[in-house]
Amino acid sequence: MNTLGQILREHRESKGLLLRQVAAAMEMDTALLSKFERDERKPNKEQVLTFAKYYNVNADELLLAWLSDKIAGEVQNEDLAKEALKAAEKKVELFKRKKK
Amino acid sequence: MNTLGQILREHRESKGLLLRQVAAAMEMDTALLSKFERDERKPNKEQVLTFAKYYNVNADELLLAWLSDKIAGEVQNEDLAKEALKAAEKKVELFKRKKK
DNA sequence: ATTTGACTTGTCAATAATTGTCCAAAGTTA
DNA sequence: TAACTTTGGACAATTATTGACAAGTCAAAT
Repeated sequence: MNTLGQILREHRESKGLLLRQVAAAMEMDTALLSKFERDERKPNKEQVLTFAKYYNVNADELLLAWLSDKIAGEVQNEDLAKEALKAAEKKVELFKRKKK
Repeated sequence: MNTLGQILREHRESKGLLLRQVAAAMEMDTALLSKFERDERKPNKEQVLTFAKYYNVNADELLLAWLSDKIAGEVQNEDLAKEALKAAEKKVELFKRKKK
């Protein structure tokens, strides 16, 4: 269960690439990439997809990490975190049905 | 499994109060309150607590609805919604341990 | 048919939150 | 030490959210 940042860093290091190289290829600032890898900034969905292409990995792997990071970050300091997540699941489910 | 808006409306109606009465008591615009009850705008945490006091209900009931609404809204259009929520649970759990 | 009262809708400015950039500092390696 | 990689922090830019106001709908009453 890793954060998106951890995953991105693993992929980069496994290929022996430098931040500056990846950053150049993805047309972003090196410092920003560094922050992404340390989960200090969150990329947007589009950027996540670009990472997936660049590292040649399944987009869902990255998107799942990205989305769950966002959710976890949002509830992290809440006492009701766990219950709220359960309730959210039900709401998502309910809403999906309504849409049909 | 109701939204915060639905809950707020139920409480107001059960007391036979008008939007403008509640809005006045809570020092907010009637239109804004209307939006809260229809889940068009999300109140902040403080406002939720104020609602709890005003309607004399358990704050957790409202906070849970509020938080789960926020989460559900965030993942609603994502294919990976369900998986992401599960993953977020684990992440919250992991992170809690790390803090200790 | 007009008025009244309750609620809703749309728009806009203000505010807040997040993101991206730049540069300096810190850490690494040779 | 020198060259290079990575990180931190401050600030600008962008994006999202909020609240206020005016105008609108609808139903019931007159």
